[in-house]
Amino acid sequence: MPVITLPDGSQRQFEHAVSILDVAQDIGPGLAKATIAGRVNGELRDACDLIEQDAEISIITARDEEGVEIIRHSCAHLLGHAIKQLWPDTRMAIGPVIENGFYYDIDLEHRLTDEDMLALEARMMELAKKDYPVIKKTVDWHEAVETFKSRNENYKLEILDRDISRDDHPGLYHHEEYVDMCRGPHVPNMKFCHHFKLMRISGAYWRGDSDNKMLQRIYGTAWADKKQLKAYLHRLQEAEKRDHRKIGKKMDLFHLQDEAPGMVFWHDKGWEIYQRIESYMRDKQRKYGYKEIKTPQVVDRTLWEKSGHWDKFSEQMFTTHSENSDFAIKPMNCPCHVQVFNQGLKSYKELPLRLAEFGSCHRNEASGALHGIMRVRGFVQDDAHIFCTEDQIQSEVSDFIDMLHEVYEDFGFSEILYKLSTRPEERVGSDEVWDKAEAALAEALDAKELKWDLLPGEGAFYGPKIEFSLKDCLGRVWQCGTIQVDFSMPGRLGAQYVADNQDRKVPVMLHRAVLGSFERFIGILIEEYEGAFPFWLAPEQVAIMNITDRQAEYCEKLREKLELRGIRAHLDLRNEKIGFKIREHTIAKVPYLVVVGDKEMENNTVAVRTRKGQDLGVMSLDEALSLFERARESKGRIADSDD
RNA sequence: GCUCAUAUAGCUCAGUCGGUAGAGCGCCACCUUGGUAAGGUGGAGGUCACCGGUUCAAUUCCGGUUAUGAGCUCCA
Repeated sequence: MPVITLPDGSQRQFEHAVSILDVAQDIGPGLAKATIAGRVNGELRDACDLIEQDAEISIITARDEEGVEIIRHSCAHLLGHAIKQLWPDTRMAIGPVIENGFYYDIDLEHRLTDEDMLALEARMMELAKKDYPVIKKTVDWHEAVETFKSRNENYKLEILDRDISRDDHPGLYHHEEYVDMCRGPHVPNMKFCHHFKLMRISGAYWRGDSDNKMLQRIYGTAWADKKQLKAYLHRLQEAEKRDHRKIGKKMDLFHLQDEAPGMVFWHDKGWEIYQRIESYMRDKQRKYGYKEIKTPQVVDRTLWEKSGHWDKFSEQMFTTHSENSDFAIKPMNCPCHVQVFNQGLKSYKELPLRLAEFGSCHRNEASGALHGIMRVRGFVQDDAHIFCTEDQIQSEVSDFIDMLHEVYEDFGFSEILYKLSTRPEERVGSDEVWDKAEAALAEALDAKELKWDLLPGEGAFYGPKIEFSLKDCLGRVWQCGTIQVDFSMPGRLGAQYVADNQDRKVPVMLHRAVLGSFERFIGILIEEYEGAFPFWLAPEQVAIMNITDRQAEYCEKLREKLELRGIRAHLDLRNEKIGFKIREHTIAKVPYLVVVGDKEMENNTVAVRTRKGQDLGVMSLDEALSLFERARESKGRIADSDD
């Protein structure tokens, strides 16, 4: 006699065990029709699952985020249903839900082509339109094994063998003749799965291990209704326009070419942006007590052996040779920074010592890992190493996070992902030190009330780390900032300081970067701003254009005055109509367009317009200057920026 | 590195079922001096990524290389 409590607090009593669907039916036939699954005492359950005891339940429909996820999950099954009809020797691996959709990893000798994908999608649609019911059967472990043995599903068998306990009762979902195993829940009927699209195909290793066989992974997207699906596809199209590779080319910021894969050729406009960011970071670092240094590009192999990098990363280092020595082009700056620290005996009074470098590094990344200017082989980090005592870790981390927040806010980033990676299996340093360092990092995050994800075992071998990540236009996550504790390298490279009791001690080293690499950060910025850089970063801040030749000289004088105030103003005196010039500079996303005709020249004024098409009217030069200076001052901050 | 796809003018792309190629934009010249998102006319520009093979003939078909794209693996 279960008593069911609904989210609004109302209760319903039943004579016997009921399913979620029964409860929905009891509330109303409309709700029953829309029921996808339910939440029973907080746990997601299938609509057909029986409830024997008193419970709090809520009904899940396509209007709930969970409902859409269930639809996506069932679409993966639908894919299985269809693909086994078209290619019966397909073996199904795993088919999980991902952001905006789902994928299914399959093992199939035949390489699926684009035409195959269309055929597959058509068959899926045909099957879904039958609105067939999905039937769930809970079986014991042995029955599940028998089921998949008879179907030659060796990946399902491996999952049963390795991941599912013998006394467990897996759920088997029957999609007509197709059977899939899943924790669920799933839709009760395929009528919910009409709005999907197969997106792409790629390779993926079985169990994510590059030693395993590579399977074919089919990605799809699925939504509750046609409108949502259309909106999503439209969003993707819009996102493509923000792609930093497209904008970088169109706005003439940089290029890449075959002869230097993964290395950026910065053009004058891109380099202008780069330099503005560098000089901004230089000021910021000075304010936070860093000393800027510069260390060599090419360093003898023996140093990398001492630091431990040669063992782990020699394959990814570019090397060179001279006379009797092997050299590596530096893949990171830390060993060099320790060399600077080691010059002269240091006292505890000098700690924390913060050494910063805009360090140019090269890493021979796997060719398939390269991506525009986000993942490259030659890059510059806003790198720094803080030499400190164990007791200073937390306050240094805390100060660093403040600095990072200040910087990210100036660039207008509001969505930062925080991750804390803790001790991996293979590591150096005692558990006691790890405990302390991990706690210091966690406390620094908690003290600022930041929401962070724990990545157990993902730390570097030498210490735990915090990663600060940003998203690109397609929602892909890129690590930018980081702070890492290092217990290993200072000792390996002989760093010491004299403590207050005259003892020699090894300092702790914190590796940290705010932007990460300039290349990646600028890539993210391009996508964030869609190329419309805020005034302080815009390579060309003001375009000055004349109506006729008569104002040419006046325009030139204007430009000089703006340049004197540090504003990057460019002249456009071409023999073109004003509409044409305005169009060009608007497309080039120049923040302010200044137009000068006879009227302005006579009254010693300018007519100002924004790249967004807003006419700010005619004003004096002083007014225009203060407008520009205010725009420069607001940087990229969201609240006071007019973009 | 792995799987799949792609590579044609400065850019975006079309095209040739094998007979050395075309559009739009951009660029250059001339006309036009025009007040807030495209004025007109004319012109230049391509070893069809690279190396081989098949063929009378390859930009097109086949193989390889390089690079790029999507994803997987990796990311000190």
